[in-house]
Amino acid sequence: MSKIETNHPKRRRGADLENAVLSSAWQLLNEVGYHDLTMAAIAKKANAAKPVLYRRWPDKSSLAASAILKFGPKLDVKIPDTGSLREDLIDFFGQLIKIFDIFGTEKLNGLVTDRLKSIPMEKLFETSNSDNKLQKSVEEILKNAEKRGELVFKNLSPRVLHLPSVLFINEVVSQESVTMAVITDIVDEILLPVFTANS
Amino acid sequence: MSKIETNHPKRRRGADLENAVLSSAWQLLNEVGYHDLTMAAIAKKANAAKPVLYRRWPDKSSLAASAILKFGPKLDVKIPDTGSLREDLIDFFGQLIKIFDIFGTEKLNGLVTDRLKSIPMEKLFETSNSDNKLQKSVEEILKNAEKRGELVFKNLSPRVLHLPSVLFINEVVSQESVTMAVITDIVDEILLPVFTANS
DNA sequence: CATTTTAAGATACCAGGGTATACTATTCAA
DNA sequence: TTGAATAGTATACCCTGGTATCTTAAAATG
Repeated sequence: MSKIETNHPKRRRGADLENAVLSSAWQLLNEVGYHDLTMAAIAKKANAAKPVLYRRWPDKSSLAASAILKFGPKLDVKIPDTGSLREDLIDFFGQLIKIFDIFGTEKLNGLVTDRLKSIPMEKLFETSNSDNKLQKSVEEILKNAEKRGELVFKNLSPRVLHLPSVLFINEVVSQESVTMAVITDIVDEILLPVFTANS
Repeated sequence: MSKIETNHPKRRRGADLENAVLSSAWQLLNEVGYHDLTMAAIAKKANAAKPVLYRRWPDKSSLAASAILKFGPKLDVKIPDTGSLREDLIDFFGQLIKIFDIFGTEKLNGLVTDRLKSIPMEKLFETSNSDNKLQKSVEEILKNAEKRGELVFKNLSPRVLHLPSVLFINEVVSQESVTMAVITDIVDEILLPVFTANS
């Protein structure tokens, strides 16, 4: 009996190994949460060595983020088009809540703040390959609103375009649970006034 | 000669010791910045033992914050009253910049994010004894604006009142330097539209 | 004063993030 | 086929935040 299965290489490499690590990280994240997630445990569970992790990810928070990106609920790329800016925004951010609800926010405690050490808030939703999906979605929603005459897109500065991400992250970091009520408040009290200020 | 003067007590206690620690922390903060500030170094410089630090402050970021509160530039309690909400806001937040400019923001890298692990954003400016001065100031500025008919104060929700702090913190966390240009942009593009949305 | 209580001192320790090193299995180019 | 380059494995190590323990000075109590 030899290498029947083709792949029982003594050493996994590249994508193989990477997947094993991410998978282990994802499982542990679900079991113990970000705070109690340790690099050593991930390595052990993946039958890999710690340096392997650090060769691929600069730090624990990046690794965790990658795992969530890979195994977590996918952002519904469907951009709502309800015919009203308000409804579109509420609908869209309502979808975002899910990512945090799947675990319960305690399991993610510390992740966001750790991420903020290396990257600015607006970039939190960027993946390495793809661009900031959240940002793009918001822009599309706003352009749809422009077609209906609700605002003038080119009047919106980058800072204003980032505002939704910033406010959303803020809620998450503030350790409160982000409910639909919170979302509608943010939209009504802040986002709509800002977006339509130059309509 | 009684010991009331406590000239060379072998052991400092209470406020004495606390001041020594805070002073050491402040000096080290200026020398090496928050990231390279270590509890051991603070203790050593203050000729104190590490447990002394942890008996008074729950963690490194709290100790650093206390030191800054004690020795850093005082927030000018003077609330501007220029006759225009816009100018008042710009003036006030312009004052805040100073705290971060004294060091250069790199020296404070990590402090804010560490603080966010234990307290929500809006509370970052609260001290243990006094209430949130920043918050109070913003409210006063807004009430002055109400007198001039620029807005209706009671229409502003807590979330909206916290917005200035949130945006300011966000800029700091984003590792960009917060300039006056940034401040005026924030005021013009975001704060004014939001505050006056219900005028 | 004498005794009790409080808190500082000294120090050892633990856990976890992150790095360095020496060695070896794979891949790939020649 | 062989040899160099690449990237795993194993493991020891460093650093620092934070804790535990034991001793002892000082303050408070009476």
